[in-house]
Amino acid sequence: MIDDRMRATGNPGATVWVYDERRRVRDDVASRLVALSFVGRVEVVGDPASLMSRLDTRAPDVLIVGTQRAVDTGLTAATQALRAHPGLPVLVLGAPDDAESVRAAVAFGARGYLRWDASPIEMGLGLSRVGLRPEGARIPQQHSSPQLAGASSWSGATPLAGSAPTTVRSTVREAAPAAALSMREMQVLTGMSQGKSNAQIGRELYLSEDTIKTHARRLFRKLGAKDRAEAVAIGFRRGVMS
Amino acid sequence: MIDDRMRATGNPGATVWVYDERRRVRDDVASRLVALSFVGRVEVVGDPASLMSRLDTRAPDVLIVGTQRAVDTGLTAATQALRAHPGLPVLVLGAPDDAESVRAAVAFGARGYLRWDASPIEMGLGLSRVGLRPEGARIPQQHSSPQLAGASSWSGATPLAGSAPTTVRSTVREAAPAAALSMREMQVLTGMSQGKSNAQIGRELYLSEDTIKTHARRLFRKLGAKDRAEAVAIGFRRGVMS
DNA sequence: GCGGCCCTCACCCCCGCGGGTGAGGGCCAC
DNA sequence: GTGGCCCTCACCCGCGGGGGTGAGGGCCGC
Repeated sequence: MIDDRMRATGNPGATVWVYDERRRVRDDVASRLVALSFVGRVEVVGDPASLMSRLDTRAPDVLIVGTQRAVDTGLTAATQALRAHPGLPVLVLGAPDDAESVRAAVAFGARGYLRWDASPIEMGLGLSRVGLRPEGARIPQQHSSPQLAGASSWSGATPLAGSAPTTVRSTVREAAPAAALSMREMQVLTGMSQGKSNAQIGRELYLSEDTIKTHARRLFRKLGAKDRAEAVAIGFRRGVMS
Repeated sequence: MIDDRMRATGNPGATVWVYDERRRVRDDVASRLVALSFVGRVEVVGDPASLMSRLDTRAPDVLIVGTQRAVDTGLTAATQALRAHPGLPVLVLGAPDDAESVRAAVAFGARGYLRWDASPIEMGLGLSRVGLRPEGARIPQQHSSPQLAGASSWSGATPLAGSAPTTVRSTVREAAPAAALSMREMQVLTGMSQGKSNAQIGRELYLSEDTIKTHARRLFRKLGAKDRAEAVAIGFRRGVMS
């Protein structure tokens, strides 16, 4: 279960609150948010009372409020929160095609509308639209979302003039100047992404396990990866893996 | 260096030949091709003579021919190959904006044109257009390319009527019916993708290392992953990681 | 010709990963 | 209430991962 201790993460980053009366929804959304590098703490709130009492002592960088069609408790809670804290960035989370909630959300001061089925990357885009983004961020190219190509999962309110963007220290390590991987290194990296052991990769390529280890060490250095898991992640982020 | 032994991979899959006089180019392209699941063997050829002699004994599923602007040796080799083996699927590889080579390639019977800077995913798309694709493939959704959204790196020739698609047995393991990860599991998976050890993840979340291991085991089961490297890869392919 | 990179293999070492099992508590749906 | 899932922690065990180093051969660019 999600208790107070769960909210703590050692990472720096923005604090995001997820409000929804339905536990499944808020936990699911929260679990996708934690995959974002510039999100440090994710906290979940399930009832209006604790939302308001929490807001008395501290405020999140963003408050995400879940809505249900024909149920106005979510929007009511958001309205209350906004009344008490006018500058609070609020995102409304709802069904992909709930145009009514979109309109209602924007009308009463939410900064945008997010589909509940958004991937982490789309959520990141939504958060960036409310001024929250990694330090020194440029629009990612290699490392953007597949879904961004399709139907937008984002409906933005008017651009927020005058609100200074909250720049968050990124935990992303400085990327080396993109050394190209050799063919062998790509083969080894591909094998790693398929859960193969060094010995197994070696057998499939008719090579010694020690040779695979050598290629692995070199590709770790080139990519700046600590281990195979990070190497695979970097491969995907650079777009050289699929 | 790339010798005969390098061509062997234990994987089933299509055989792709890469022809280019420039070693850097052919090795670079080959290294990106090996990341594709349905590509089994990648062989590189550097001169016209060995290309033709190889074709006497066996043929690839696809031949990729690199071209240089104002240098026609590549196209000449491709023409020779096509003359000797009329049905051979040939893709021409060239500069992103080399319209002239595109026209020339299509004119003499190539099945398409591929930009030399294509990512593995784009190359896969190109290969799929010549009828080569993983068994049972549907157009990927979660697991498609960022680049596909941008300028197309593919210029196709006319649709190939009558040529039966070469279906390749996929090495992709059956995916479990997409069990959702809990928030803790996402946090652990995210930490893994950043090269963190279990102990380190535990410290950052104020949890015991044993607890992290437990979450890790469960997320491996849910994702059907053998180890953290494969788990990270599956996370990216499902679109839950960024 | 020399340096640089790639490919190959070997040996040593240590620690962390991954698996199994058990167990207690909490929340929630049925 | 009962079962199911989540979160937490502990102990045991074995093997594989990752780092270091050295070394030989080949191809290539300068």
